Amino acid sequence: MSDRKISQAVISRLPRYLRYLGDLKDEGVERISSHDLSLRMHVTASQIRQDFNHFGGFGQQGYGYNVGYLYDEIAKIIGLDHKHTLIIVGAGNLGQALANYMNFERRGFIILGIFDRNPALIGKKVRDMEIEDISKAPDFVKAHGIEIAVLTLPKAGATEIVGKLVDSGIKGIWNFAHVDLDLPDVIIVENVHLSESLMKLSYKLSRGADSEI
Amino acid sequence: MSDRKISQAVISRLPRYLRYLGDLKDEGVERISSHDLSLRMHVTASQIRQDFNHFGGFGQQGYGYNVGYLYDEIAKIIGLDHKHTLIIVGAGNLGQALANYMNFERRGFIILGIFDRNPALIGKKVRDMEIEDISKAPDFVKAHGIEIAVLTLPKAGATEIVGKLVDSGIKGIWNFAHVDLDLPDVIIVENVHLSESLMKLSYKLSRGADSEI
DNA sequence: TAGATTGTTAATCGATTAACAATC
DNA sequence: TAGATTGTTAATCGATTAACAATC
Repeated sequence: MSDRKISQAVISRLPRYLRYLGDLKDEGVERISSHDLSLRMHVTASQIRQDFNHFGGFGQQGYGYNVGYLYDEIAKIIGLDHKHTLIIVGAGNLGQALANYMNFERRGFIILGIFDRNPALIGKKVRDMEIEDISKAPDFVKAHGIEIAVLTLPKAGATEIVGKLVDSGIKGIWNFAHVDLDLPDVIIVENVHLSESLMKLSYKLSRGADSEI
Repeated sequence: MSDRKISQAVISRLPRYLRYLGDLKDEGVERISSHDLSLRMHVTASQIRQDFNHFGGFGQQGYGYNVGYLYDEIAKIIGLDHKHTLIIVGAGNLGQALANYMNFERRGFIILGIFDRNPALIGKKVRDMEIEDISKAPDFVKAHGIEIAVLTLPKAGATEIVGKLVDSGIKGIWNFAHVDLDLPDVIIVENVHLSESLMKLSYKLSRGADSEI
């Protein structure tokens, strides 16, 4: 156990642990050692034990880890033990696709609104919501205490709306726009730069294969 | 300059360099020093020079880097100097959204086909293509020498189709499915695990703010 | 030329791996 | 109990940062 700051590397591995533990649960596996998990996940047993111990001792000497218990603990650490409210800002292809993707809901990520600046889109139904004018997003955030804004719009204008959302009390931004948002430290930004991911693939294809996760 | 293996960390930064250099070009900036670039990008000048020097000396003492030249060189390194052919495997919300997203084309990523296993979708037009039966994908890859498969389907069955695509000569996989593909080293896999990205955001929201890129 | 800035080596920092005593 | 496996400290490895001679 330790109260030190958790590194990005550790945080990035948590969802992957959760996924493997979920698979183990589905298979009916009740307990697993760091060694056996390391074989499945292709990481070292040492790293697994170090990672878990950042958050406390979840295992038992001579036994290993209880799959169900560990799954629940990691889910809690990630924050999946409570609901999160979202709005989607930008109702283009990607925004609509995310709105229609049901699996986030299953994890407690509840989409409460979808907004766009294009008048042609406003009023259109996406799943059970009508696309609203983007100018209404800040008030919506304030009124409903929305936690997360999903940013799926072109980079032009992204900064402007984000500023207003921050003023309205948004806590986190899931950013699909091709900009680096420069925001106060208390606002959490998680970037998904799809084009950059595709370029990484292109690089590796052009040069020989390297490692990857 | 160095012929050592390039680390993942360096590769991940290349597209971001390209983006900033593109912005500089648009602003009409002709030359830039590692110091000035470091101020814009919020990285150290040392890291910038180290990164560039993995691929050769692009700068000049006392002058800095020529923006246009450096942009072109990095684009070449990433492999944007030639076209890449893609198919989309899985024509759900996300697959269709990616098919409709025009910007990949601008970068030389040409989508030539879109496939799904759902009979209800087959024949439907997405952009200028008709969704075809997924069973035709392997032959399509072989016939057209497709380089990249974009995997946008549920994890169940993903492994099976991927095996066939690999046998048909696919070179790289842009993987949006929630599985870790276990493939020969010569096949390049770039993962985009959206739900894991959202969980990272959730984690950071639950705990205090940390750093992020 | 003098000043600026690179390319590159050396120092530091942090993350991963190894090792092992503690203990179930 | 003996064997297994954790939690944790120490060693190693790799990536980042600092420093500076080379040179435009």
